[in-house]
Amino acid sequence: MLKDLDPLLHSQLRLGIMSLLISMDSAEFTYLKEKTNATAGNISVQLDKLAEANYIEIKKSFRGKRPLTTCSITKKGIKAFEEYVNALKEYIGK
Amino acid sequence: MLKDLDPLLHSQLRLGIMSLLISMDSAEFTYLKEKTNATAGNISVQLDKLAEANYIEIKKSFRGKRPLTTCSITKKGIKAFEEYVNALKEYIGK
DNA sequence: ATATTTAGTTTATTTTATAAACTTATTTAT
DNA sequence: ATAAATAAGTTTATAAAATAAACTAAATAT
Repeated sequence: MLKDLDPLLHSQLRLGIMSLLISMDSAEFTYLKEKTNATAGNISVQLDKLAEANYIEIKKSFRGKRPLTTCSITKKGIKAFEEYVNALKEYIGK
Repeated sequence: MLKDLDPLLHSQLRLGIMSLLISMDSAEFTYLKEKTNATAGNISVQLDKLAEANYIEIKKSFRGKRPLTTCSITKKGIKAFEEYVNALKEYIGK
């Protein structure tokens, strides 16, 4: 029987965010926005969901006078991502 | 930049159906229902969507007196599945 | 001083997934 | 023979999700 896929990760945008974050220490809001090609609103919402689940950590600060949102993946996030990938492999073979 | 994921395939249930169909010649409605652990209604809807996109072919017949719905993946479906898997690999690494 | 840009958030809309209810015919039990 | 239960689905309604549009507030450029 096929494993369930974590619905939080089985979303193109959230998966994209996680995929970027897993390979870097941290990333800024605007960087994620550009790399995923999503709108700011969409990113904002999805980041909140990931943070709510403690898959990522969001730090709000300022760069000079402008707001700066920095995100990083948590241990829980890494684990969830890895489990998602494993489950997915049942679906896509290998 | 991350590739887009075919939204028709990026759905747990539809992906599960396609994953089953890609490795067999054809499968019956009830078989897919059991393997994916989905409700009949849900399966019915998702099969229709896949058929609408010509990713699968649905043949309705009878076994004895009872209706029998048999599904098989099409060439287009195989191609779409393969492309989906390739795009996905950008997200999950390797 | 006004307009534009930056960096977001909040709210609203659309789409999607899912389940519940229904249909039709067929067995099985009484 | 009749009623109840099961099979194999479909249709419709509900819930959840994704996405975009509208908005905010401050900073910079004209």
